Amino acid sequence: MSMDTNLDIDLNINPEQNPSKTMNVEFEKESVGESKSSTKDEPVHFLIQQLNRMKFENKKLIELLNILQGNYNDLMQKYSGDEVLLKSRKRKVHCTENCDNFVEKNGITCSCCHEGSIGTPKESVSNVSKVYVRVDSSDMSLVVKDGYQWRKYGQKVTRDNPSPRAYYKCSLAPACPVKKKVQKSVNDPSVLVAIYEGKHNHKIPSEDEIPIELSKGVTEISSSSSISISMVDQMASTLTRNPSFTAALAAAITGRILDHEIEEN
DNA sequence: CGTGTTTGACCTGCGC
DNA sequence: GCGCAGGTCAAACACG
Repeated sequence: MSMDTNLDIDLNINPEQNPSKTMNVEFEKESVGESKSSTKDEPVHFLIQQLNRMKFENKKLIELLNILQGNYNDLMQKYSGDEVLLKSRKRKVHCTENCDNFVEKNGITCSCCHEGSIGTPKESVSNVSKVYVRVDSSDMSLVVKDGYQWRKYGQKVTRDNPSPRAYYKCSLAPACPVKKKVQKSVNDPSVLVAIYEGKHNHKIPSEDEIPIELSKGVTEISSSSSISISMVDQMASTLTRNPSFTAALAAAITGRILDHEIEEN
């Protein structure tokens, strides 16, 4: 996976008016054009400063993504051994665990999960993902803080792993079908393996509730499949498709512009 | 008293 | 069909 992907995000949320484009034109004009007056230059300089700052942050983000990518590759190598535990001779497991067809991309999972051909035929699994979380190895609690509220409904010691597996249901919404299984990695007791099944039918809890460990240290892995699009593209795409993010950014930018116009008038 | 956890019993699917 | 093992249920229990 190449990391030379441009992280410049098209934040245009209104294609008809396309304010970002007009802003760029103005930037180019101002940056190469003649200075009009010192007072009028101030907002321009301010905006250029802002632009440089954003470029700097952009660069930092790319560096961060490179680090994350490295960690991701390390984890993929390190925990590929965990697949052994999933090849039980008993119940077939969902494609997350042993199906080569499994690709989780934008919420799309392999068809064998949707068909209900395996597993419980009563409910179809709409989405399955696997998450590794590094915790204190002395921590015996099988808790993955992911911002959602979970109710434990069972615990079982499995054959291939001395660590018990805990079963949770999402209790944030009464009818939410999402379940998760949490078990320590057989190779590394300091790593919890959480398998999420299903899709939340309620809104995601506020970001404040999402702990640091998930926001910075978790790698989500769709096992045994190569990820065909880069993480950078995914993240950029996620951000640009997030209405609240683009709206907040647009509000901030337009707010700045309006402030300067008012100052000039 | 309400809510969440624990844990043994039970159910279900798969391999032999 | 049987046995094994994963998954779920529900009564008992703990805690605030």
